[in-house]
Amino acid sequence: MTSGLRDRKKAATRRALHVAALELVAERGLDAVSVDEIATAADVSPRTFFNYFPTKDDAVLGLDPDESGSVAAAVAARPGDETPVEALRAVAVERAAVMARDGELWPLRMRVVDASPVLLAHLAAAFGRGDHEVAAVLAARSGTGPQDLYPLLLAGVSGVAMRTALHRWLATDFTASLPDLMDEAWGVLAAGLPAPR
Amino acid sequence: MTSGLRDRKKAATRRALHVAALELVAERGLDAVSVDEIATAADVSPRTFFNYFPTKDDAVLGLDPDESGSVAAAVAARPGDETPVEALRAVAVERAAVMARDGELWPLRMRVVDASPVLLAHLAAAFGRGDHEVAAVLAARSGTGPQDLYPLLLAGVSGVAMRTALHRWLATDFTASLPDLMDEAWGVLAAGLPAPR
DNA sequence: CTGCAATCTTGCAGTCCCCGCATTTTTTGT
DNA sequence: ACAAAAAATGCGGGGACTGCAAGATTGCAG
Repeated sequence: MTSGLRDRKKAATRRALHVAALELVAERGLDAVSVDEIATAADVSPRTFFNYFPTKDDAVLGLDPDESGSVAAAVAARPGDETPVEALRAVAVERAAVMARDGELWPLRMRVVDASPVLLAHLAAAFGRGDHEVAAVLAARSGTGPQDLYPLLLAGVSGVAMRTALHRWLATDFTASLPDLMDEAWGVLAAGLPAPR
Repeated sequence: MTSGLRDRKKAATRRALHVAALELVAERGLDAVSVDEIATAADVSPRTFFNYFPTKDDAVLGLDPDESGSVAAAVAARPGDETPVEALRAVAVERAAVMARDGELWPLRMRVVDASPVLLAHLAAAFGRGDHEVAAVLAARSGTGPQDLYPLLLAGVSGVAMRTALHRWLATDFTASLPDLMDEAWGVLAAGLPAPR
């Protein structure tokens, strides 16, 4: 279904643009790299770049556009006897495992993103993009409305856990286990943020 | 000291630009308003616009640049026998009270921001901008390092509480009490996000 | 394998954001 | 009133992004 020559080429071009953007920006910084250079490095015309990514920043982040939806789906698929926190925590740890398994891509992404406040903001926004869907799923699970406090707060908090875990992963130069860092963060959250020591 | 004619004029111009940006964007949407129009509406040259705001988006948000620092200072000024959560919660509620007292400004801001994903991301980023300072203060209070899990998580969570409270304030068409919404959010956080009901 | 339709790529022209630099105007301290 | 400091302005330019229309590729039916 998804494996026509057309689709494979599209995926390859998309990835080539993302990798080119990532590596160029890693070397020179975001502002010193132009869209034209990225396009040239990926062997497409500058105009084609915008057929794949709406902005230069998006190409650098290179996030899968339907990933946010899949998070909501993953939460919905958790057994119904789990509390919302348990379900969200399990999904987050699983997601962390996938990201850590991805080889050098996420580490490189994190290094690049961490060096630019703009990209940092965009990444955080990307994690928050699916929040409404996640909140809706949580609302369904806990029997509350999607505009209620609990689902909104929980969806937002899960984004913070993700960002914090990633930040600390970077701080350890990616020697730590990302799933462990994620689980640790959720542990503190589930305990009500008690003062350490 | 701070009350020369010069400084008053600067503040007035800044506010004029912000209000002009806010009202124009509220009417027509972010993309349909140019910097030139905002500058004209505020009676300054287009070039001068950029002496006050680095980007068009910043003019629409119109956030006080030294507010983020003052949050960290407010946390540092809380009595030392409070737990970090208590201190942060108190500061957040106090901040909410100030924002709610500001008349129509924050409601208008929220309406405009909520209509644009880009602005939403920028606002979230702005709330997160002071996170590092807050995390540093918290680290000092709790005797941990600024790269440790606890201060990072707590600083991030406080941003989520702010965003969630603002979102729900908007959802009630600003009839609810923002400080109450803020306190409610922190109550759930401090309790470890228990499933409601 | 050939023609046709759908899709993708590309070039072109244009708008607008944002910046550095030099010049002019306004404010301040004396 | 005058010189120094600071702000406003004008000009020129690089680069992101878009709509449009033409050209190239791919999928499919015969």
